[in-house]
Amino acid sequence: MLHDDQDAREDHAVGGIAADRLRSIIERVERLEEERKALSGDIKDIFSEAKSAGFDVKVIRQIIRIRKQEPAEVEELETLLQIYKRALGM
Amino acid sequence: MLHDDQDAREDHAVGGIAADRLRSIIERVERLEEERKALSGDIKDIFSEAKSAGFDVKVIRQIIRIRKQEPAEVEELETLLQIYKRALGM
Amino acid sequence: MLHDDQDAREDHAVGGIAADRLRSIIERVERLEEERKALSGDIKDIFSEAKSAGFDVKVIRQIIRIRKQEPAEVEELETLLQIYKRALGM
Amino acid sequence: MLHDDQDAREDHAVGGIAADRLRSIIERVERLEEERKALSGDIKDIFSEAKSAGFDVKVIRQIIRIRKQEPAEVEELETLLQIYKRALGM
DNA sequence: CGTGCTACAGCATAGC
DNA sequence: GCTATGCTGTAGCACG
Repeated sequence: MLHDDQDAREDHAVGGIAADRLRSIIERVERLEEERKALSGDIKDIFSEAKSAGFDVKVIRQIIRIRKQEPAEVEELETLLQIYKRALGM
Repeated sequence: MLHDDQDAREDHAVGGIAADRLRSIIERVERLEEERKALSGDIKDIFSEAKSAGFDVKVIRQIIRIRKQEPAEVEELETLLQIYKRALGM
Repeated sequence: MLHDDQDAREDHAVGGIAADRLRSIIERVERLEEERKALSGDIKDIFSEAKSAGFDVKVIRQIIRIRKQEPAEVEELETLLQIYKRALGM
Repeated sequence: MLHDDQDAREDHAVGGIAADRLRSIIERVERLEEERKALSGDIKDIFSEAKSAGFDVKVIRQIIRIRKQEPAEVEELETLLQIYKRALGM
């Protein structure tokens, strides 16, 4: 029967190759997310250690943030330079 | 001299052990954040692959979310949702 | 000189009409963004009120989301979710 | 009966007062979200106008972003000053 | 039309 | 327990 054949093909697509593919995708993502979570845990541990050593965690976070932003700021300045050049028709 | 010793100790605290400790903390965190960012990139790549293979990424995300939750929790939210819907005549 | 004329015209463009136009654009956008931010604050306040009244904010958000979507769309995503779940034997 | 009374009160809570409260919350949020969306539309219109006038929208966005960040940067510098004072035991 | 990017909102967590 | 903050996910927008 056509209808059954369609179902069979669809089921196959779902239960066979594509399902394997889907499962693979999901499991790989879940694995990577676990690793990512583990790294977050490691980071958290370091901050705990820092706190125990008497550092101000909030301030350390800010330093890290600033260190990250600096390259961006360089780029921003560069862009602003371009803006002004453009405004001057250079 | 005591004063010099104090200065030495203070300088030491800033330029030596504590400063080194601080630097170590910051660099380790930065390193871990980089790794974490790399993992996020990997995850993104898998979703791109999934999309190319014809899967609906949003739905896959939803499945991963569900798999992460406790079944009881899912049930509870669902129940509450039904209650609210009823209250609104939906 | 042609070059001076160009400079003159360009300077005018920067210091005169175009610059004013640019300033106007920026200030109008900033004003609208402020208003938008204020509305976000109002929304947040309502959710705080809801929480205080014993409602589950997350569920309320979900209801609002559902009400925004086309019923057909909801159905479609749900169907796809079921297909994927079946494929995974969930 | 106490049990019935409880049920009555609970039912009332769902179908009566609380339901009204819930509906009110939802409708107010939806209204505010609409207004917010309208503002986003207005902003978009201004950018369209800017583009038509020959401005580079991306650059304008960046200028707005920078104008927003500047106060934050002042605060960051202040915080850094505190950090260094702290590092020096002042 | 699709794809990548930016920016915004929601969620979770950690600190007070 | 609530508030504040940072991270993640989603959605809208610009570009090819």
